[in-house]
Amino acid sequence: MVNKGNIRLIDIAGKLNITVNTASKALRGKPGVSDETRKAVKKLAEELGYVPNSLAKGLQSGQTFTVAIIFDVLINPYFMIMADKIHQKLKTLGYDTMIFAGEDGKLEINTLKTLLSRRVDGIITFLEPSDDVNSILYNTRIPTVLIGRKNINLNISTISTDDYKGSYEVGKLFITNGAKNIGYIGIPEDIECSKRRLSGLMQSMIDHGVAYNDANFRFMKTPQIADELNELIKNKVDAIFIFNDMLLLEAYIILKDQGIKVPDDIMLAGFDNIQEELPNPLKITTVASDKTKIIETAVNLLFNHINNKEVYEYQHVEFDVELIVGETTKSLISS
Amino acid sequence: MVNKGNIRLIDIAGKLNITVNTASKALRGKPGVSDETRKAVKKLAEELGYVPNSLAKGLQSGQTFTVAIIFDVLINPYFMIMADKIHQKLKTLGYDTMIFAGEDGKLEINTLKTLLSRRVDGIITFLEPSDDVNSILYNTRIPTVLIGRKNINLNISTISTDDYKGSYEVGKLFITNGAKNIGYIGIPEDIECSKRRLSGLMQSMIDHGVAYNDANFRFMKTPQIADELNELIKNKVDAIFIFNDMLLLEAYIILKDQGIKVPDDIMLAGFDNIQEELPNPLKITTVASDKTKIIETAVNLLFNHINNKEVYEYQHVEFDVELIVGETTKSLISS
DNA sequence: TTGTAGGCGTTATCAT
DNA sequence: ATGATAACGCCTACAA
Repeated sequence: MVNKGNIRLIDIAGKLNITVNTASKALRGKPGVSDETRKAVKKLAEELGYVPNSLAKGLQSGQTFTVAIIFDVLINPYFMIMADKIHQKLKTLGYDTMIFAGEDGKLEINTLKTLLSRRVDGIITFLEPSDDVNSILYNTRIPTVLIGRKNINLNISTISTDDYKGSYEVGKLFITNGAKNIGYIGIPEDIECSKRRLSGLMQSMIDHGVAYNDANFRFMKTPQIADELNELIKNKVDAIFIFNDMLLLEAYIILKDQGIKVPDDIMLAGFDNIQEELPNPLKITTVASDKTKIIETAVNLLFNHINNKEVYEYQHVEFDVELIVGETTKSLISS
Repeated sequence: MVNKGNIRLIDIAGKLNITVNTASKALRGKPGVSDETRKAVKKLAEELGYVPNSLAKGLQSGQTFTVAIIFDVLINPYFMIMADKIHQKLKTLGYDTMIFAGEDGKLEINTLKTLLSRRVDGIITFLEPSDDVNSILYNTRIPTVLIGRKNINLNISTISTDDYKGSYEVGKLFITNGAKNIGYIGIPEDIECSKRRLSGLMQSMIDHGVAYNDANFRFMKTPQIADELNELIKNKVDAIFIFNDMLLLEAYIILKDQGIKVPDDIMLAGFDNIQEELPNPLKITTVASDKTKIIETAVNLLFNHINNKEVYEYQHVEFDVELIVGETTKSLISS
């Protein structure tokens, strides 16, 4: 089947005895078309339900008005919130959104090839690019912004939060509220910010004179938090800083099932403040940042790159954080 | 700028002194190319990082290997869960995913035009199409599946859950546990399944000899549940069936803030069982269905349509539901 | 086995 | 103001 019932410019032109060229210009408000012709074209296009073929347009112009978002799993309130904000913002700019899951927590070559093949105009990724991808991104100058995972070794723009400060504050809060044996559960160690959050926590413990036990600082090897959590329970920690709020919720449920009380037996703190956008019956103690502003900045940065492809100067923007005290940590003890 | 640094078939062909045709066939494993040539082409393509231009491919073939998902807001665990499952499934089939937000809770003409323009191969929508869109979908035979919102007046395939039965069961549970004054909060009334869920609840009350008060059956006019909820609180209901789990969580928080105890003062039940995929500290009483199977069926149905465009026979599939009893309803009273 | 020609739908350029 | 032509990159059909 040749023309699957889609109306083309040539169909309009044919019925009006003009050329596609004229029809094209008429519809796009370009000069050089008489008012009369323009009206006739627009009217007929409307009647026939003409919709321009964006593939042809994209092939011709090299622009697809498409941005790709890369994450690992969408079933993570944080990604979902951010994806929604990005999608909304892009829509106002006339861009559509594709979603892709990376592999092994990275934006790797397979995914990138799809993006290249589809000629997306830009990439917003929540996953660090693998090394080979990083160099391709750099060489091809395809506009890319990495959100949430600062890594100054990468040749791309990044928007991150002040992991170090946030983690430091969490440590301080734990200690102020009586914690003596603090644990940490992060995502795999090769993710820069997972390490950074630990280092903030450790410095906080050092500065506040609380001894730390390396065995209580753990990086997940699987997507499940249970193993690492059980290890910490065995070690009788009284507070755990968890990489993000979703993992915290998983931990909370496991603790609840074991009859361990939060925050009385164990205090918990997370990262992301997902409860800001998502109803959550448990008020989490967490590190927050201005997600809307982050997305705003990320998209602006992306479009800077898109509109100035010759000057590929990547930037690293870091956002301030704020500690939100919820029900998963004790209130100040005045004993 | 003409060729933005992207390698094309002609680049490969040129360096090898063959034609694009041969290069094309070589890369796609088509017969009629000598082993020697094929190897050389593949090697060079690999070295040069050749990636086919999917726009050109799509323009030529009329296939884009793209499916669009339509929802209203992504910040809804249910959509997120479903979107993730769809995306995963599509990926295994070699298709990529675009996401679109409808307007006013419908898949309306603006969004549809974008989909037509992009020549997506199929549409999976969580929103009912508006009337004009429905007829276009029917006329153009663009493969579409509507999930979660059965409406037999639509000319498209739908996958839904047994709203009536689920709601009936909820009513029964409420009543068994002592509810005398039951309320309902649904999304706007023009959404079929919002009405259907109410009717199941009402029938249940009738069958079990519990009087109902129309003033306690409410449909939201804004995205916020607070107004309707406060009305029910005023009316001193002792149980509320809420359209879905996310709204239930919002309601729970509002009740908690007002010092109203769940389930002691008011029982709550929702729909979707989002806690199956998402960690949730509060175990919700909710109506569940097999989401993975639903998505599996939806995607299969979609590809039936895609692969048999001549026979456009839409189907309505309804999935069974199961009542999950959580902490938001009382346990059986034996008084 | 390899090459040539035409077309997918649109836009830009250069005529007329 | 309008038309003709070429190009975007690829694939199919047919020819050599």
